[in-house]
Amino acid sequence: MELRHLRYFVAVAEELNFRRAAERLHISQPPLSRQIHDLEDELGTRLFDRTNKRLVLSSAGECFLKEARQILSNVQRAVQLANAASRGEAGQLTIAFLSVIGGMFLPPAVRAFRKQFPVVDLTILQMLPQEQITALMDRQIDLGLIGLPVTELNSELKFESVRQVDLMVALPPEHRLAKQRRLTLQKLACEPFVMMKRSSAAALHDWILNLCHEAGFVVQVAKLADLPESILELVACGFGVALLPGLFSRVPSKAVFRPLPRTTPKLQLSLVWRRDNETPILKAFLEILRPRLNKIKT
Amino acid sequence: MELRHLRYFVAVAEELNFRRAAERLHISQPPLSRQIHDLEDELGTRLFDRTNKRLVLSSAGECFLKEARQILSNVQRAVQLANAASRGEAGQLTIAFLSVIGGMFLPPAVRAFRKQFPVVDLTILQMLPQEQITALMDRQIDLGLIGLPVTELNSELKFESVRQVDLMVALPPEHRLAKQRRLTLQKLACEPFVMMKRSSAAALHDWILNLCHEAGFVVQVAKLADLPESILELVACGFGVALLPGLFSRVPSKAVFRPLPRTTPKLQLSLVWRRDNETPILKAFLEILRPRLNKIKT
DNA sequence: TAAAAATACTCCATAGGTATTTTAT
DNA sequence: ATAAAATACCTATGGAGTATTTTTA
Repeated sequence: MELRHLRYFVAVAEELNFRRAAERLHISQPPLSRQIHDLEDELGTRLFDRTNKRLVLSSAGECFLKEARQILSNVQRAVQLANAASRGEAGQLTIAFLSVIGGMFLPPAVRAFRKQFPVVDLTILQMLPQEQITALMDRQIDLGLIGLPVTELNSELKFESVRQVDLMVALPPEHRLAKQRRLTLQKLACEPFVMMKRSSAAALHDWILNLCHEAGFVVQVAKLADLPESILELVACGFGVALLPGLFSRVPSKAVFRPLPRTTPKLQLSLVWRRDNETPILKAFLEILRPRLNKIKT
Repeated sequence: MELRHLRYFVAVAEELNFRRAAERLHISQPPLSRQIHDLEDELGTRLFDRTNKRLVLSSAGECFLKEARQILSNVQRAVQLANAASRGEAGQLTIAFLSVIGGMFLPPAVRAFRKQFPVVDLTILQMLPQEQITALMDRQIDLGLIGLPVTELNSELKFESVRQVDLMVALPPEHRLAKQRRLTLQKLACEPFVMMKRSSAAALHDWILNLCHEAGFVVQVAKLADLPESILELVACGFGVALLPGLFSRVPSKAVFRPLPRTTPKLQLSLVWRRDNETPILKAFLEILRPRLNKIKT
């Protein structure tokens, strides 16, 4: 058996007419009849029921058609894969992102990437910033996307600030400050704060403490959360206020969001990858991702 | 591209030597070289790295080898499937069984069946007797295996008693009757019973009530369970005694099992299927299952 | 009878063989 | 120098074409 037999069989099965199928295949009808017969002989089974004028697939034919289609598409895929591999574009790419932030920024890039590199085995995970860092070092992921305020010094990892994201104040719905349209950091000086645990997002934790310190007060930590989403929940329940990327105002919750003055430092949305990871796949993904990050408005 | 190219490529990739691969393929070396070159030309990629004396696969070759192997095995599978279909042996078979009972009796038959009918898409589910009956009527399953005491009258379903299973008395570990090696039904007359809910196993439920009635007493129902395993749990916790197939004594639990006299009626292990289901697949499965059911000792 | 598929035959493209050269150690 | 792969060229199988017959609605 050869792929020719499968191609011819699929054509006949789809046309249910030898002459038309032969036309489609750019051959004449008799050799097509012959090839199908040869195939049937080799299988030891009729693939078509020719008892009536109208040609129909036998049950064996139905089965074989599904398989034949699968095989032919696998052949196409194999060619694609071999080509991708020769260009160094075959393999895996594992990306981790930080909940809502990634959820907003990744989808368009991922869609574009999958279109351009269909054979890359792409995995996307949610991870907290600290998890991302260790996963990168352990080579469990290839790229991280985190809300990191400063370019951390780490010789093995490369950080790239890709865009700024406004911070907003998240307040319990009945909070007295919720009445004001605009807030400043100073107004939060005596408020209890809900923050990420330092073990989950060290850089962000420190950055917020520092931000408040520069605003002239020391943060009173009321509660520590594991996940950004838990912060929202805790704020909504009145445990305290929080500083969160404005993006989170989109997440359904009872918490109220208020903007800060334009002069307030922004959060630097950052990409992180291993310096030694120079696969064309990662490079290509970054090139697709970068221009898209700034097009998305928060 | 033809399957020939794939077959030849796999041979060369496996031998990493054109001459030996050619021998294996029963052709001479030059045409093999040519075919591989043709394949490489068609793919637009070198599959082998020939720079060193030792032939090695290129990265594209590695990728393509995996796919080629897959394709060739799919072709084999397609042939098998078509043949099976022509004999009416392709398709699905869904079997439901009653927890421990099926767990003991099905595995050898399933193994034998899968060997003989590798292309049948076999699904095995756990269901309670009543669920099995409705699933059969709804054509969600093809075969049920239940512990059914009487051949129920149902024109659409066919029941077949395949073997008898001894009932045993399950007792709480500290129960006064647990001291006796052998028990009779009469001794249970004043004991609270744990039983299956009638909605889960109607026939079994009724049969036990009847059995006790014939032994001269009316069952005091202490608790009703959804699953046979729950009965064990409830007995172990001291809610009452239960009548269970001896098989359940194998399940790890604190409950104590005591035999009944040989004269006590046995539970009839039964197969159930739709009368109108005459696929060769079901027939074949039954023929594999039947002789194996009596070989298994409980 | 008219269409569609099968059969008979013919031809040539190409898979595969033989002889030889090139390449790499 | 030698073993392995590539190249050159030849042969012949079998895929595809043309003409025709058979089949069935």
